[in-house]
Amino acid sequence: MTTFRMPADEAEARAVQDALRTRVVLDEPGPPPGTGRVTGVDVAYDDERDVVVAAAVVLDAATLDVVAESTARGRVTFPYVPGLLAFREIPTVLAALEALPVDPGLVVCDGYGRAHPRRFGLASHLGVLTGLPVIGVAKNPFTFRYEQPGPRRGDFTPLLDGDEEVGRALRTQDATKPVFVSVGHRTGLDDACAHTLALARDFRQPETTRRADALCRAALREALT
DNA sequence: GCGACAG
DNA sequence: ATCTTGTCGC
Repeated sequence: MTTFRMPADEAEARAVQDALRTRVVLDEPGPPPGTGRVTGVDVAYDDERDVVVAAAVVLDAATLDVVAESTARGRVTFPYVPGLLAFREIPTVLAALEALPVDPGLVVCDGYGRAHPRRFGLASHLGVLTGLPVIGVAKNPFTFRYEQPGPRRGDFTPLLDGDEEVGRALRTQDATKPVFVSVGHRTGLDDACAHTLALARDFRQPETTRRADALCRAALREALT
């Protein structure tokens, strides 16, 4: 486990990403989809009141039942800058993960991993700091190119940065917009997509993300009361 | 230089 | 991310 350091400015943040990206592990298959535990993490903000709340929700990968959950409250310590999202979210997310009473298993987060200008998005960063297998599932293609995948659940196309496949546009429900999956740490792209499909049985987004989103929003409301 | 731009 | 009512559709 590496300690998180808040960079003083954007240039330093990019340098941190360039330094840590060498620690990403890409040659592990990761935990088998549908087994063990899967944990969703998400963050909600109130920039005016300077409050940020993160939530972590652990599910049984086979049943999608909630096994455990936690929240953590913090302060806004970094602005949103495309490409530097991790520095805004990670401190509070780490606190929420550390508050869990059980091992998280595979972590699923909003945003990207390898699909990033420096190949080190939120999912990669979170993986390197915790050592956990992590994947990223985003709701839009950011700056990357892709062809529209087929219309059925499970259809996918490569998400491209130039001619490099950095992730996939994956259809998780028939006739709905695809989600954008990329590897974070200690997981392969095929398995990342398999996990995403298993977790998105009933909705476009993974159940992990839906649960974590609902929890951090509720916790933020409570924190503002 | 201008626009685009995960959450 | 967040600001926000009604509304179309299963």
